[in-house]
Amino acid sequence: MHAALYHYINQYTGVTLTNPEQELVKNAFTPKKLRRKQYFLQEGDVCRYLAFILKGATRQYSVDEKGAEHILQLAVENWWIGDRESYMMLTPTIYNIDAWEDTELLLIAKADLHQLYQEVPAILLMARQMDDRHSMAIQRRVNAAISFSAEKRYADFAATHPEFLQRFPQHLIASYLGITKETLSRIRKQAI
Amino acid sequence: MHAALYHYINQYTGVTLTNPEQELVKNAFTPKKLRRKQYFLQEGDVCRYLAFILKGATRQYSVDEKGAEHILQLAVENWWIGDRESYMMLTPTIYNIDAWEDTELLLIAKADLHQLYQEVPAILLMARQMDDRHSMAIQRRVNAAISFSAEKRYADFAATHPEFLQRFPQHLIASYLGITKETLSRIRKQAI
DNA sequence: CGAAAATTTGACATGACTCAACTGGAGTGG
DNA sequence: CCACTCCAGTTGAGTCATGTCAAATTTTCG
Repeated sequence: MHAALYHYINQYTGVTLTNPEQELVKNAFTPKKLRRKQYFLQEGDVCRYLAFILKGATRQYSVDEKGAEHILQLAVENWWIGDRESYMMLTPTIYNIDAWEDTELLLIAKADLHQLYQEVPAILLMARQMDDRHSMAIQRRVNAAISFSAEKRYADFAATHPEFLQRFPQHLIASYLGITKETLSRIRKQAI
Repeated sequence: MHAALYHYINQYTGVTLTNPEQELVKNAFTPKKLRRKQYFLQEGDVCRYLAFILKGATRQYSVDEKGAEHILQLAVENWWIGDRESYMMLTPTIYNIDAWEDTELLLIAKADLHQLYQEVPAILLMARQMDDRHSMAIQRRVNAAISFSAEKRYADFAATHPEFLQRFPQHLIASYLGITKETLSRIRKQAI
């Protein structure tokens, strides 16, 4: 069950967990399954858990006053989900996270995570790596959002996340890019 | 000289550095002054230092193929600047950072920072807080970029960073918001 | 098969951009 | 103190990219 997580930790830190460490990690994380369309987090909730995706796909989005959804994150296996702001500050989130496919997660509460930081140094390392990678990726996204045309944003996305093109329908990708599904459809037609 | 940094550390971690710790921090950071318009970092450079702003104001921007500048960050006293991706991966940066006002910085190289993490636990704590805050702020910015109109992005910016309105000219703020200076001018006219 | 979801297409509206001209300071040097 | 330049900001006209709405078509899947 937790093997994918051990593997992930090894991959991003170079550290192989000892057996007692694996045990500690195993006890800190709770497995949870989500059916397609089921919420992991809803607007107004406090995000009490971060989750590691073992299997499946999720999306994180906000809903504007007109009811339109705007996708902030698409995530698949080996990605982490949750709203950090809500998780850390214990404030109600403005986002929704739900399962796009049937999904298996490993959940960890804040207190348990901080406990783990003490007990398993590799977790702290992993957290730093995650933050670093996340921060690099999101900076690129901001740059793309303010300086690229819709067409270029799509090209950039397709180059960086080719696997997502298979996994998520176009209207979600359009929303992720900040454009309408119609515009994306026309861009793709052109590009061929 | 370094007092502002000690104060910053205390503010964000609650930790007051001991005298020996202050000494370690002082030795790790190198003061540097920039004249207005002077570069801290240029496209193609490797970003060897992160810097804490003691005094002044800077901007970080990319330049597109048409020569247009797109502002990723505006920063003033007590902000950190640098390109994390380049700093961590030692790859050439795609951004420029220059001084908008005459600026005083404290620089720290990667190796020295990691050394400090070992010697002064409060620095590690501070780094985590910084990452957390940065990650929350930038997530909001992505959300704004993909789901708000130009007008709403400006309102949001003005509400979150009122001090920047005084400090930076409108065309920089427009660029930060991903709109042209003309559009911002018209938005402001309307809003009155 | 049939229903729901996803995608495409067309006509039209509009927000934002471009380009160019103009206005109004804030220096600067004679 | 004036003339000059530089820079920021404003304004207008025309254009373009993208959005909106509605309908048609294709794909997915129970």
